[in-house]
Amino acid sequence: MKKNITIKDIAREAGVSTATVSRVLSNKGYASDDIRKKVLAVAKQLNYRQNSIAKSLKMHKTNLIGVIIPDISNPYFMKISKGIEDVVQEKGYNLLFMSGDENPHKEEKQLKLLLEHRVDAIIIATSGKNDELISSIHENDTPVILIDRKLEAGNEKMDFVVENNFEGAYQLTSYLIRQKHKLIGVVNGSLNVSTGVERFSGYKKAMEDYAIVQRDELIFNGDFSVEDGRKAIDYFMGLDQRPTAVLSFNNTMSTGVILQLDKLGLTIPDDMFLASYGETEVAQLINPKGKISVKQSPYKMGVKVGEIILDRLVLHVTGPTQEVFNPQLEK
Amino acid sequence: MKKNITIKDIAREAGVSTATVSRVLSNKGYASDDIRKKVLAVAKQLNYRQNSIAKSLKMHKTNLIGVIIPDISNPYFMKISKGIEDVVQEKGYNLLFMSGDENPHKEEKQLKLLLEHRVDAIIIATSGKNDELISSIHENDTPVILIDRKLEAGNEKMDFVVENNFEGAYQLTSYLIRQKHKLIGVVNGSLNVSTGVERFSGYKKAMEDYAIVQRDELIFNGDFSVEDGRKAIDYFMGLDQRPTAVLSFNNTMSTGVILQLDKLGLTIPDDMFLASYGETEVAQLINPKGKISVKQSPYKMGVKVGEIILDRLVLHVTGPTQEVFNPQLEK
DNA sequence: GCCTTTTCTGTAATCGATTACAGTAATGAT
DNA sequence: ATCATTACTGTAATCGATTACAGAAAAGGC
Repeated sequence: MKKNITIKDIAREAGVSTATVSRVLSNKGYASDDIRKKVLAVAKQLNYRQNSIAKSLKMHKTNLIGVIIPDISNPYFMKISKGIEDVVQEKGYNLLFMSGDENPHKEEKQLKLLLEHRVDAIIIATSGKNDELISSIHENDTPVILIDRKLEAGNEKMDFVVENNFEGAYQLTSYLIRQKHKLIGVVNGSLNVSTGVERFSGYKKAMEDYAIVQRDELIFNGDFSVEDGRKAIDYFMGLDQRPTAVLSFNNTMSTGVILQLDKLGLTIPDDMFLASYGETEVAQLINPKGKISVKQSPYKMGVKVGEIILDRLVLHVTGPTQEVFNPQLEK
Repeated sequence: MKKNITIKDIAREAGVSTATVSRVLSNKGYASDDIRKKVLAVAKQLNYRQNSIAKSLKMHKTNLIGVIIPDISNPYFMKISKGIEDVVQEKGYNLLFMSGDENPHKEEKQLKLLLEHRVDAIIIATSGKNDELISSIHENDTPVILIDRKLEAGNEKMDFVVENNFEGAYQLTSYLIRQKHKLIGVVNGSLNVSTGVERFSGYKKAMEDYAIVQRDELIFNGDFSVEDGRKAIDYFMGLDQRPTAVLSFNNTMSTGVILQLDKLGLTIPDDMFLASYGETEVAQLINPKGKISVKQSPYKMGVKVGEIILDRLVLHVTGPTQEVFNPQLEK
């Protein structure tokens, strides 16, 4: 049966009080050299391992940061996570992950769970519909940092690290238009989240500015999944007037688009031009002449988030820090 | 400033003792209807949120499962993780992730950290060199489940969910040989981990059985990274006698192989045949005539791991559960 | 009606750390 | 030699839950 060593055991064995043991082990307060050595020796001999739970209870600090992302297998979010982890780990923080599956209801439960676990901060790429809860958590002193996706309302007081989605989509669309594409098939992302909404707005503005007719049948509403990228292609190919270019609003849907075009025996750029918000591995295999994409910097965004967290938790910076990454077109 | 509501607050407000509040909230022991209603009402009104930390300390149970995987951005491991999460979440467990970066030293620190956090169990795809620590943790009553990679020694007592790597590699190699490939370039994985070792053994056995000369210069030792897949191709292409087929021992290296072949303007199957342990998205774009691969089932493996964990933690099953997934060749 | 069993509730100890406080010893200043 | 610091150590309270135990009231059995 498991018998965990506690500072009480060390105290007994070393012939001192638990207060002294604690002082030695945490390197706070006074302790004579003799006792210090003795305590450390006993701790090592007994193979003592501190109990973070007890420490957390007393200190009101868990050194855990909750992370809620919609899709744990999307490389974009995992690169963000890696960036966060690399930064916060240095200061002894660890990440408690939850994947929300683009499901607001699940997300709500996870937020509450993280609060019960008393995480020191929460990082979330929200799936929407939890704005009030998120705001209230932030105001009740568990810092919340929004990543990639903002709230529908109430962003003023929040920390966030996002992209300028409007601008990115605007540039992508303008590029297509300047390349003389008139029939652009849009693979739209979820309109429940800010990235989806903003990218769609950027597209619409560009179409207006260049006075191109917007046709409803050229809009396919997806949910950021590979599968929906494939479905979009099936849909577009079934139209009487097929688009000459497809504009996909996130990396995973672009992957679906590319795979499905290939499956149908269609090629880029002969049969279709691809404009993609975000990059994917499969895109590296297609003809550069047939594509344009918005380059994203998920790792850097993660690093920035990590820095904001540390500012909050270690340096006790208070004001909202809001970081917007600018898009960069790339062939 | 944050003021967390405790059962003490509820007790005061409801005019009962904390014992009663605890009984009501955790649904254990007796409580009259009147008091039950009153307590629940007050809890709701005060927006009470239980403190898992305190609960964990008292109960010696955190409901957290530590997960150590070498690469958080490898879809293979993330699919495993998803499988695990889907199963254990049902029973109220959450995952505490750490990415070991294929670094045994980092992994050792993370194992110790997980112990300090008093996780209820640990799931690990080890990067090697920590066999003793891992065994001792398991024997000291924190269940450890090995995933994908076994230990060098001492597996008898452990739980694990792995693949039959030897068999998979043997089949891949035999296939290549039967297709008349004599010069096979091997992109080897890390020999610090069991998958690397076993796959390499499977290859060697097949070569022996078919009496094919094994040439050292056709072995490129990689570390399971995309980058090393690329390097392997560069290396093979620089040889006087280029291989006619490349045998890559994991998914990420295969991705590198495919991307680099493309970059160099080489095509599959004209310039090279590809045998891959594991599947990747980019492979879906290459000519099926030029490839063969071992299909893996990471999600299913994850589900199995989750079930083993629950057996241990909920049903208190003791004996080691060892699950070996059989490989399946697929074009 | 009397005894047993069940239901209900509170007191207080406990989990494993940290730390305010108090008391004592050693050191330094003049 | 005297007083002020500084160094050291232990006692006990505390964080927020759970629960053994005990005592009291209600319900059930005959």
